Amino acid sequence: MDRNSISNQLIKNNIKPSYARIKIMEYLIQQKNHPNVDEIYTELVKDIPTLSKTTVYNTLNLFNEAGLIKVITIEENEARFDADTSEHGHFKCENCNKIYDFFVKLEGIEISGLENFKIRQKDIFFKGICAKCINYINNN
Amino acid sequence: MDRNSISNQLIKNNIKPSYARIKIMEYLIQQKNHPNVDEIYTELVKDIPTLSKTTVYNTLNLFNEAGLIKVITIEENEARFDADTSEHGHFKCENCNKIYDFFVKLEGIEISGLENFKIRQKDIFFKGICAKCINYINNN
DNA sequence: AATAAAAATGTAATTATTACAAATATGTAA
DNA sequence: TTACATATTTGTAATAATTACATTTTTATT
Ligand SMILES: [Mn+2]
Ligand SMILES: [Mn+2]
Ligand SMILES: [Zn+2]
Ligand SMILES: [Zn+2]
Repeated sequence: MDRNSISNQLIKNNIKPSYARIKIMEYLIQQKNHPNVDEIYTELVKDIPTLSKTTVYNTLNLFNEAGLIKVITIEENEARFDADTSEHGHFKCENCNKIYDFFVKLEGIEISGLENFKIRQKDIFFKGICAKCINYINNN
Repeated sequence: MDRNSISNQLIKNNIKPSYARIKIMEYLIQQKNHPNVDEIYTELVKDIPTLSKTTVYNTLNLFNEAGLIKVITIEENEARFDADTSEHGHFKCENCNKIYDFFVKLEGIEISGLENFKIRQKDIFFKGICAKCINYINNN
């Protein structure tokens, strides 16, 4: 997705496509690594020396309320962000702390207890040890 | 579950059953409302005037590491705690902020992308509006 | 160019959590 | 019981993520 289509996507959601907003969205789309606020700020401030962390927070909240991104609360201390709003789960490796995407089909999942509830958002968070770390641990 | 069986459960997990620990576990078992640290502290300090919040944090971390409780990170700002470690999902009403349990059968769920991963914990967090709030909103 | 509105900035405040050292309680051996 | 070692609890300070808010800068419109 290029600058122009990001811009159009923002306009479609009644968000004015300022430079900072486009850059933040662009970063989220390019980086699939579910960055936290500090990572987004530290990376983008290289390009935008005047960027402030508050702007990052404001922008992410704006995007979230518009449904353009998802907030991942898999960790207790900090929020992570994802421009991929399609249905998928997140796995956090407790060894290397990396967050992986995985495919999950929620359609047809058996649940009960939420009759007459309006479900707006579904989050699937798994934790454990990733294959890379298992491999590394086994060979050391 | 009475004091004695709580005590035994702690001993079984190599946790010395101190008064504070038993009371905190007892509170978590009785209250099914997924309290945060402040709620636990505020309620228990009535019975234990010398209780400190640090003890609540220490104890909850101890319980969590032993697998006796689950930490619910459905909210961005604060952790909530659940003594029910059986498989179930959590729903947060964005109107009344209450957290509901719901039944979910994860067995047979279709996932891919975690081949050779060791999954230790599975969390299902849904968000939306609960039936009570929908009803209230409709009648007002 | 003048003006108004929106966006970004910088700083301070808030709040959840952790670190850590001191105090207290507990259990055991003499 | 007393002395001692160990575990637990406490209180305070530090850390760190997030938000509040007033000020400055940018943008769009007349
Ligand atoms: Mn993702
Ligand atoms: Mn629960
Ligand atoms: Zn790993
Ligand atoms: Zn509700």
